[in-house]
Amino acid sequence: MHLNTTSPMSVDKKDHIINAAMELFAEKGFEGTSIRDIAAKADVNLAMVNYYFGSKEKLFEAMVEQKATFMRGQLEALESDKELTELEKVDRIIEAYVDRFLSNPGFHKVIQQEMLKSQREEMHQKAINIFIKNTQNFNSIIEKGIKKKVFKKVDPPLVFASIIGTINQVLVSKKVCNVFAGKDPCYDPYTDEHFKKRLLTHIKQMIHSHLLNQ
Amino acid sequence: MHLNTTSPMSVDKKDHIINAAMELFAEKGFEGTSIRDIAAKADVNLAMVNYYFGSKEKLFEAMVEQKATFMRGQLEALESDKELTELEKVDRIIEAYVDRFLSNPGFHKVIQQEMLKSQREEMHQKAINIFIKNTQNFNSIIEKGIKKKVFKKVDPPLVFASIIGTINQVLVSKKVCNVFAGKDPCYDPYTDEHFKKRLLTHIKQMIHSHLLNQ
DNA sequence: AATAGTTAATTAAACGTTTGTTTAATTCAA
DNA sequence: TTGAATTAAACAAACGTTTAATTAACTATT
Repeated sequence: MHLNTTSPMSVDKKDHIINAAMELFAEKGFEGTSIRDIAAKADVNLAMVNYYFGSKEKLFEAMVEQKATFMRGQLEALESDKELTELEKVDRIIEAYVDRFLSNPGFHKVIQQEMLKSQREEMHQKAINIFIKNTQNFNSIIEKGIKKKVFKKVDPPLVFASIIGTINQVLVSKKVCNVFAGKDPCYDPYTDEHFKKRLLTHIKQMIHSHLLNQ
Repeated sequence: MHLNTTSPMSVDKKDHIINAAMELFAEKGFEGTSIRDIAAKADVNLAMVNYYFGSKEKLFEAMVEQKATFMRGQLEALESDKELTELEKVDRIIEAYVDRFLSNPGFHKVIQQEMLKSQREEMHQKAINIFIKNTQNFNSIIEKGIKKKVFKKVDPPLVFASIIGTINQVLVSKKVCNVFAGKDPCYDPYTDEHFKKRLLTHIKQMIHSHLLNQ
């Protein structure tokens, strides 16, 4: 049995398998992806996947763990920051989410599929809990702004749903994006800085006019 | 071989199988659902599924066909309506989508999963095309409003993405909704008129302040 | 109205694949 | 030489699908 060796070789290989798996999960879903698919894409022997991760499900969990830790913690810091106004905090949150989602479209497609379904109850609940925590975090910022009367009386969790929902909707299909960016269907809008800026501008303008009195 | 009999008995049974399949597809995804699952849920013999539909994939297509025709055509009529202002049309569109999505959460979860993945290329492309058509429809209304200077200069396809994205985000998880509606996790918010009204109010207010000068 | 004939509906069982996983043997590195 | 890494092969289970046999429902004929 393999016991978390620190050999750089095998760590690279594990990462390599995780990346191949993530791409396939995003493209074909968890059940739609076979271990043989993953092994072929990562160009390793079939048995190596179970050797390193124990099972397909544990590989999935390892992949979520690795990609999730990659982007944790930043948002919690924002909430207690005394230097920023509520509006600035909202802008930072929007920027952070747009940046993260567009930089890791595959991962967020996987998570979204996981939240839509309710297979793998443990994983599902974990994703839900992270989302609830983020929403509560956002809510308390909005509510402070409402108390200070710099924000209108809005529905905080639904405002958050609109921000995340807009980005997710863009992630749902590359092809749809390209139609409205005037690009060919194979183009990748997510790495296009111009497209990112366009999305950011839209969300900020929409949320600003929703939040602010004028 | 079965050849589209008009006997009411078998039509009922086909519908019954389709409904069971849709619920399972929404819950577990296409690949995560076996024909044996479907047969068990519909309480019919395993072989009946292939007898009626030919294959699992054709059952899926039949299900999409049936549920999609159920809600086609209404939006196209709106666009050419001369009696309504652009803002009224936008409101009608929002109402129509909220109503449809909340009335058929399972179906829209299935479609969303299908759009996220790119398995079953034909199905995927079909869903994309419908979405593109709806977006173009929406765009032309917004652009008329901009020309008439009743709307601000916004990004029409992204405004549409925000409307649909918000509703989808709500659909993503019943559990998350219930946390913010103060209900227990098993409650069904989608059939709750109060929750529907709340979602409708949020989207309308947000889109209004984004579109209108004041 | 009863019956024979025909087709559709339904069933349990089996088919060949593919699935995730394991084994046992081999190669490689320290 | 020892233990990890890697391999091809095999495993049982689950999968979508098909078969062949049986039951039910309908039609036409008497």
